[in-house]
Amino acid sequence: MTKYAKKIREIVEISRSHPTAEQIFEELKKIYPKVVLATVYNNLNRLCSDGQIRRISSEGMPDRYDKLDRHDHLVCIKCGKLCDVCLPDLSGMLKDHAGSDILGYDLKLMYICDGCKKRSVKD
Amino acid sequence: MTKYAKKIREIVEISRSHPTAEQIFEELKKIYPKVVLATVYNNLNRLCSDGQIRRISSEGMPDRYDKLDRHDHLVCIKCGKLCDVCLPDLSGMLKDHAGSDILGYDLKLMYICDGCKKRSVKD
DNA sequence: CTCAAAATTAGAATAATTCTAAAAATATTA
DNA sequence: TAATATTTTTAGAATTATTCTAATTTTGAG
Repeated sequence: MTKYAKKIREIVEISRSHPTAEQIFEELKKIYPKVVLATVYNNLNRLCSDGQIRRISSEGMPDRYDKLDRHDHLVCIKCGKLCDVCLPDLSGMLKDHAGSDILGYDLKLMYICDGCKKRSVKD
Repeated sequence: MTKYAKKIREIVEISRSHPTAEQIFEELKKIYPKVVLATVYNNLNRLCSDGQIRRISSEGMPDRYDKLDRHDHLVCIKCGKLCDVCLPDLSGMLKDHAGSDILGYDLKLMYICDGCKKRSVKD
């Protein structure tokens, strides 16, 4: 693991905010001011395919990166805001229904976040 | 509903393959050869925000569009191939755990498709 | 029919990400 | 240690998906 890879992983691990490549880049620049965005993408891809971090995609916005520990996500259908939520592990149940070769799953719960609720009252 | 909107919706409804905007565009051109891609995007956006169709995003590939009827997806982690799978409705359970203001959910099961399984043996 | 509103068009613009080729860093081996 | 091979980084161009803009066309109401 190179210093960049290590630090990028650390940023993803520590962050509670599902950072985008761009945000990780900004963070990384604080420590290595000379790093370029392509390096961040390279390392994120490598970390993802090594299974060291997880990529989350949501419609219309850049991919986000997340730590591995099992948890699910709440997604605001208005603004796309993403929060963690921890639900019981469904793997067993899913394997029973869909076959034992299921490797994992990705569950997003849709809701409207407080900010957007307030905003829609005003409109 | 304009003729374009109607036909685009129909294409999405009929297709079993979760088409991308591009693929829908190709299909639509067979009937209306003069239509442009922007029209497809416009209509897809409108249909999505009217809740007439559903958008599915997966990492690193263009968004796909799908009919509304409740079902979940199998995603191949190697090639991104998407299939339908119908699992029991989890809404009740999810509301119990995460709160009654959950509006819906999006569940993807990860697996390795047959094509990719074969291919990885060869490598 | 007339006017306003909505939809479509062409093409430029933007945003996210990947690619390319060269340079730098790191590891391996003689 | 020197020489070589491998991996990583860099800069910037290229690509892809999507949106935006402004002009034009179509539709719908009165």
